[in-house]
Amino acid sequence: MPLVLYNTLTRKLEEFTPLVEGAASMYTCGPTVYNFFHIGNARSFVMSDVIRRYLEYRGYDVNFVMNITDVDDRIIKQAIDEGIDASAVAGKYTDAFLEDIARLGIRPATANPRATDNIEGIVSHIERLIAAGAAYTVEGDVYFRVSAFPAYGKLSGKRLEDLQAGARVDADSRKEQPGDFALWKTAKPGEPSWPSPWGAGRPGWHIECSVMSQKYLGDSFDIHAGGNDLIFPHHENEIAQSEALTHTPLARTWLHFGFLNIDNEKMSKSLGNFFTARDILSMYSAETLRFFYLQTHYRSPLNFSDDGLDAAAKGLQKLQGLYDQLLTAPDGEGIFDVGPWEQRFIAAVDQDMNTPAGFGVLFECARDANGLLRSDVGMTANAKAALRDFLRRSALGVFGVLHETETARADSSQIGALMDLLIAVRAKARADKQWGLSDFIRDGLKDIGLALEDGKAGTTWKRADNA
RNA sequence: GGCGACGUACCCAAGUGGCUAAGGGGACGCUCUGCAAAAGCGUUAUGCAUCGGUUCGAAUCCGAUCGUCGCCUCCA
Repeated sequence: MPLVLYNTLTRKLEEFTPLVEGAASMYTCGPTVYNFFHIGNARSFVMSDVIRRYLEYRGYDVNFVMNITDVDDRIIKQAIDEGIDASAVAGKYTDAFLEDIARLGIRPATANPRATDNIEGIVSHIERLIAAGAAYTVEGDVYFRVSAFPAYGKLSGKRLEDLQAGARVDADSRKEQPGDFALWKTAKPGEPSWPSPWGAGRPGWHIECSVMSQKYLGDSFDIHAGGNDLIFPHHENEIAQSEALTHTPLARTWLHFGFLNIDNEKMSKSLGNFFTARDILSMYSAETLRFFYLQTHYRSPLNFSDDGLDAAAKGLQKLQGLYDQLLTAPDGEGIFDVGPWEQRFIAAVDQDMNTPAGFGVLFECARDANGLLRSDVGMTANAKAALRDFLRRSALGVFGVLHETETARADSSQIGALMDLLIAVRAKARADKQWGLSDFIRDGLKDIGLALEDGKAGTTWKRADNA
């Protein structure tokens, strides 16, 4: 059973068959670094990360590129607002972006190319588009000539006539057609600029992705991902700019993520329902936020709420608790076969990255395992290790919702030995019905973040600070 | 106006033609326990917006209606 993905380009579920067997090339549109990114952006970044992780879990060697747009109108505007220059804004928020995705548990991309490091490539790409008749200059600006690319609209399903009918267009536009878009913009005084055959200026919004994806992944690659709102115009324009020269499909599979809403409305600064990922991460763990995202299918809209986050935090404790207890639970006799569970897990997630169904499998597995683990039979050392390994590769490795608590290995650390000793002392006290002493030990440990749990097969312990 | 998505229990959310409609949260009951915590078990949708249709059979396909939302303009 292969991985199946929904391709925006064909509007169908398709088997994932990479260009190169055993490898997968993937490009995700990264941030424009004009501010801290918000929890909607974070959803896209997390989803891209999980797709990348799952591809690796399924055995692909993944080349994952996420660009950083560090020159843009919004950056210039932010520079004016903050009273510093544009490059300082870009630098500040690029650093913040890298910090925040690390905090989100997003694995580093193979490359994070920046637009400003690729100006030469952009200029030469534009020159070639002009030479090919697919672009034209107007007073130092360069526009892409949409009419030169007959397939324009194939991704978004839009027709040029419709665009013209509905779009609000400058009456005195210097563009040949309303759908034409800027490849190069002349700099106004004080704006960041680079020399070009058309004068000092900066690249338009879409061109960098065409140039950088080609540079790092080639003319054609496997997966291009981004938020729903990038379908048009951004990705449509990327296709036009790239394929007008390469005449080969830019990306074979286009994935688009559903929006994150607040109170069922799109998040926006003007509505005041705007949250940065950074702010949310000060209140909830990255694991909780990731689980919250992954409980909804990536193409569906997701409504953001404190209740949802709280429920996610609570639910996660069950998986984390099992993961921890598999280390400290005493060895027993019970056999637990994780094989079928892993098969079900793969079958679920293979179906268009159905992460909610994947979690369904994981939680059912956890329920069964807990039942056995807490019974008087317990689980064998091998069974515990195999289950822990599965959870480490799935819930932790693919989804990134578990963490290795500092729970010291009971068999290899002083803390583990110390806990064993305390538990033994307490067991003695309990045997003598010295409840005051046994509770004193339990309460004291709880105060320093270590929870004792009495079970049929003995007492186990875990860090109580996981959430 | 053009294009598109969605409406499943108290909340969140899978399921897209055929076993008892996953899973998480919440609530209630129970088991275990010295107490607790954790965990497990049971109950919480004869029904999947509404009304028709296709079919031996539909939450799943088709049509209509109502409702919500997104894109077409910077936007993950």
